[in-house]
Amino acid sequence: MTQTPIDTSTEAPPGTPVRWLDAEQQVAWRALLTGTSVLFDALGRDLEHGAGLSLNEYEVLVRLSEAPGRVLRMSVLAEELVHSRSRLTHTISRMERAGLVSRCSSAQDGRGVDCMLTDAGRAQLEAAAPVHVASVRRRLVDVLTRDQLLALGAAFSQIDEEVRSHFG
Amino acid sequence: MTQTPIDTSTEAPPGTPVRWLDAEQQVAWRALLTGTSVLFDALGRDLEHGAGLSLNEYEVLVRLSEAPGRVLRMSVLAEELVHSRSRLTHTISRMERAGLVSRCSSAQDGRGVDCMLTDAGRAQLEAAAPVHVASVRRRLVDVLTRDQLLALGAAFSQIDEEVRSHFG
DNA sequence: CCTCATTACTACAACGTTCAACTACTCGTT
DNA sequence: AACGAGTAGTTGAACGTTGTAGTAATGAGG
Repeated sequence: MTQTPIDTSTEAPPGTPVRWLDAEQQVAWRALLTGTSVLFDALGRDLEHGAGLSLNEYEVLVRLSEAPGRVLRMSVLAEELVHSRSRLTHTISRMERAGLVSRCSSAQDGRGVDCMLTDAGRAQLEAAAPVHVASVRRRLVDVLTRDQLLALGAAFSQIDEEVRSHFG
Repeated sequence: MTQTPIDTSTEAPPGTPVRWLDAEQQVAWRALLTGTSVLFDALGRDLEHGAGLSLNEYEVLVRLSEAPGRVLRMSVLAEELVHSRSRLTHTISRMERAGLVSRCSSAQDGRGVDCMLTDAGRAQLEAAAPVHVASVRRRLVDVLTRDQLLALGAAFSQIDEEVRSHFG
């Protein structure tokens, strides 16, 4: 577990010393890696079984419900969800087929497409919300102290900022 | 995605005692949600561009390199990586085709299959490791204080433990 | 030594995501 | 007004993951 996978002496290319992680750092990083995987698996299962929605679909509904007029441009939605345009198009196509959202080309900009939350979509969201909130509490919020949760949020905000500052 | 109506007990009539998240909790949860997404996207990109491996494949190589004799049973590997058996079979099939691992049926238990790291796989891992460690440092470890990182690890350990205690 | 249950893995089909075109529209130039 | 550059969104193929069977080896009870 704390054993270095590779003999560092044979590893480092000459002239480029690699700053390996020490034991504590490695344990923390592994816990993060498997912990996020386990957490999101559980949240996804809970939501899927309890409300017939994937986490992605749920997030789409939430963002639309928060938007003025329950309408958002596809590009804005994609950016908020950190999804590719293509991915969002496919997701929205499925959700439109299911009657949760509807699309129409933007009046202001002929290139753009507005995505709107339908009444059925809003109903689905309202049914799903308590299930999802309970799940997030059970798996995450109620497992940690308030300070732990806020520290987690702060840490990921820093990480997010750093990544975006270096790319996209 | 089925049209099956939600059980009415999960439907929230006005006044149902749902313990919603307060503003701070919600901000933290959202930061975690998008932060992990942004982080793993970046780590995956870095590794893919720098060493031609996906994060999953890298993790497979790491686990095998740490195992005695560089051999692990498929089921053990699947459990360590928190992947379904099916998913691991596909991943290993691709990696075997690429020459990174090899499979042979276990001598001890005729039902089992042993997965072994090949020399080529080890070479690939040794080439990828410095790239990946640098990436993890840049995106995560060096962005946080040591205490922040350890706190993150501790929090996810707790979450992991909670989830597993309630399910599989 | 059958048989039935269990364990371990694979095969196939359905689904979601990514990548690389492609269409349609807008805006700044000339 | 017409061109070209840039932006917005869609499409389809390829790829990876998941879920549902299905096969093969093992082990316990009759």
